Amino acid sequence: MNIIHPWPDSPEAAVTLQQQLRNQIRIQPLDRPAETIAGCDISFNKFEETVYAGIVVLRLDTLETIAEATAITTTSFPYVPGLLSFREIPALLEAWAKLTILPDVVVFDGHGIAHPRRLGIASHAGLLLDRPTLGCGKSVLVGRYEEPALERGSWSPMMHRGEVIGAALRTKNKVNPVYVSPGHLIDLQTGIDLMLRCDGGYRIPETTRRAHNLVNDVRRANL
DNA sequence: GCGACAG
DNA sequence: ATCTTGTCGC
Repeated sequence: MNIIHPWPDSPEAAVTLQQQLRNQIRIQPLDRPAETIAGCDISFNKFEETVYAGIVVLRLDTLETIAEATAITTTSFPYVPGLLSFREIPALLEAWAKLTILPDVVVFDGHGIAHPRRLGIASHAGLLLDRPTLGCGKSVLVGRYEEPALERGSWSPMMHRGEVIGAALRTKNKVNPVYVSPGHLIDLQTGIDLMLRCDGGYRIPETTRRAHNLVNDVRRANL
């Protein structure tokens, strides 16, 4: 079921829409094993309207980049904690339309259901793309967790209002964890496994790292 | 009421 | 997020 909806023009309308969309989210195992995974990100200059979006698709077995797509647009929606998707998704959808390969899973730089209304950017995008999506953030929006062990691979659940919403995952020994949460059509354990497989020796998974490098290159090239 | 608050 | 060099620690 592909969800389509008009884009809200105010933070108030956006919150109302999130309340409506949260019921459509499905947290479940993948339909089939993932072979490809995509990372996406956007870049911009502090007080400017131009937004540079990019998506990079990797093969999970070799972490080889097999496809890339970018888009340059403008955004008027402000950054408001909890409403990040309304600012970033439009640009990402334009890049998505240019992709020649359909990735099995899409990873977002932010959260999935680890969100006050369980509709972070990964969950919202999952509904619009009708694809498995995962959130992998560098800091917490909501939820509490016990510090996971210091070894790469260890993790502890992120809790919010009595629910497990994600995991604080150590992707590198003795380095701060990243925060993984399912977006849509995937479950937490699968998400954790996938993020650990996207290891390039850095704290940030290769999906996000490559997408970040890509959009920054495009932005600097356009200066 | 006060503090927190993805990118 | 972005602007930026050196610097502390393993």
